[in-house]
Amino acid sequence: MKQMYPKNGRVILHVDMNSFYASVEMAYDPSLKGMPLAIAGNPEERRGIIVTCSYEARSFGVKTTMTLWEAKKLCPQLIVKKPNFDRYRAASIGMFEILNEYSSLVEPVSIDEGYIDITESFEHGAPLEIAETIQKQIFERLDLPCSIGVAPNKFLAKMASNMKKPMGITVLRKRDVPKILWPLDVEEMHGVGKKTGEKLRSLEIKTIGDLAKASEIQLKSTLGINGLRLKERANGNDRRHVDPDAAAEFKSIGNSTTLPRDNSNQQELLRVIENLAGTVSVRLKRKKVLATSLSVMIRYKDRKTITRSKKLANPIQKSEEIFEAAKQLFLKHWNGDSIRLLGITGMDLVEQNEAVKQLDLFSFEKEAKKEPLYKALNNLRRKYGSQIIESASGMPELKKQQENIGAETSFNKDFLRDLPDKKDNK
DNA sequence: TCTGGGGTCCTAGGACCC
DNA sequence: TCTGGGGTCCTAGGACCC
Repeated sequence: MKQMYPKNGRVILHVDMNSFYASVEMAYDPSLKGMPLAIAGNPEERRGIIVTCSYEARSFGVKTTMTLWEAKKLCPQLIVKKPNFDRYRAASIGMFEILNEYSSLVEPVSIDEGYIDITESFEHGAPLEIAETIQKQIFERLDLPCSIGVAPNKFLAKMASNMKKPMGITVLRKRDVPKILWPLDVEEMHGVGKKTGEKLRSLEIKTIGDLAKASEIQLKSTLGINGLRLKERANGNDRRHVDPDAAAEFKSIGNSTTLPRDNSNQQELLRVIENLAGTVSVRLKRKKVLATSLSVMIRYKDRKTITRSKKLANPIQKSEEIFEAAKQLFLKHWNGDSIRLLGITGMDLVEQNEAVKQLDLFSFEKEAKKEPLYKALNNLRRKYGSQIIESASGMPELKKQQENIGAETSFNKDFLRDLPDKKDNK
């Protein structure tokens, strides 16, 4: 079969599940098919918002992030279900298993979408045929609809998958970019949100085509390096690879909650933080990682939100440790006002096995740097150079310093050798 | 009765070292 | 002796996405 794409180019699919949570519920309970269905967090409480909804619900004007009461006003017969993440995870695994049958280069982006590089998958057919087969397989085996974009890079594949829903397949070639992409509003672009959209409009950039031709100097001064990247994408260029390991490791693990009512009672707030710490701890343990930084998020009743973080002396995982660190951060930065939402997040994660090894070195070095003796020693080095450590003539003075500050710490030679050597560098 | 909860990536400024 | 400037770490927070 003749190859459809140039040898050096890539062929990338973006597979995007259609109204995923709602579709999974319908696959699980077919009597829901054809009904206006919405998935909402905590349907009974004030914080209930629509997470996903079926196309039938959308036809009433129901949209993601709408509050439940707004949605019910638009569609009184709306069926509302709580999210059932175990179900969604199982369906997600099923979907990625299918993708893996067509290429080993599969990069999950989220629970319901992923990229697949099929450049080398010609034994399964031409790109469009592969896309059709994958869509069919997902539908037949899992009873779930998806849309697929076929393109020479990730950005174009992502834009393409978004163009026909549900159950669409869209091919977007580089040469189609001026005709297909450029007429679209600039906000339609992946990576352009509300703020960036506003900034671009202030530069008279209204469409993706305007962005593709915009002045780089202007873009850089208003959007920084991101402005240049967006212009590249608008021209259909994107060099990012499909990386199967990209999402393999979590970079942070957090838990947050909107309180049942705005609250300024310290005891109650600390109890909430204790609960959040417990959840984060369980999830860290499940992933076999420890956190070396912790951040606390506070949203006040006027929705003003602050986050405050701290690098920790030791990696932590235990519930009590997380609570203790979070409590300190919280009490230090809370201004006493009524709070709407609290969250804590463990960051800079390290593997459990690694952490045990690192613990000693990490904490020793960190603590050592705070030691008066370390500082004294470093001052001596500045004065005399590194030889002082080993030399007999240096010892009395070091001893004296040690007595002056009442330090009991004793250094071993290996550690001293690792001290920064000022003399060599200056 | 306005607006959840899970993330990632990037920037910028200050501290500190060299 | 004075001073500049690069590199890196830490913290805060903005923007975006699903």
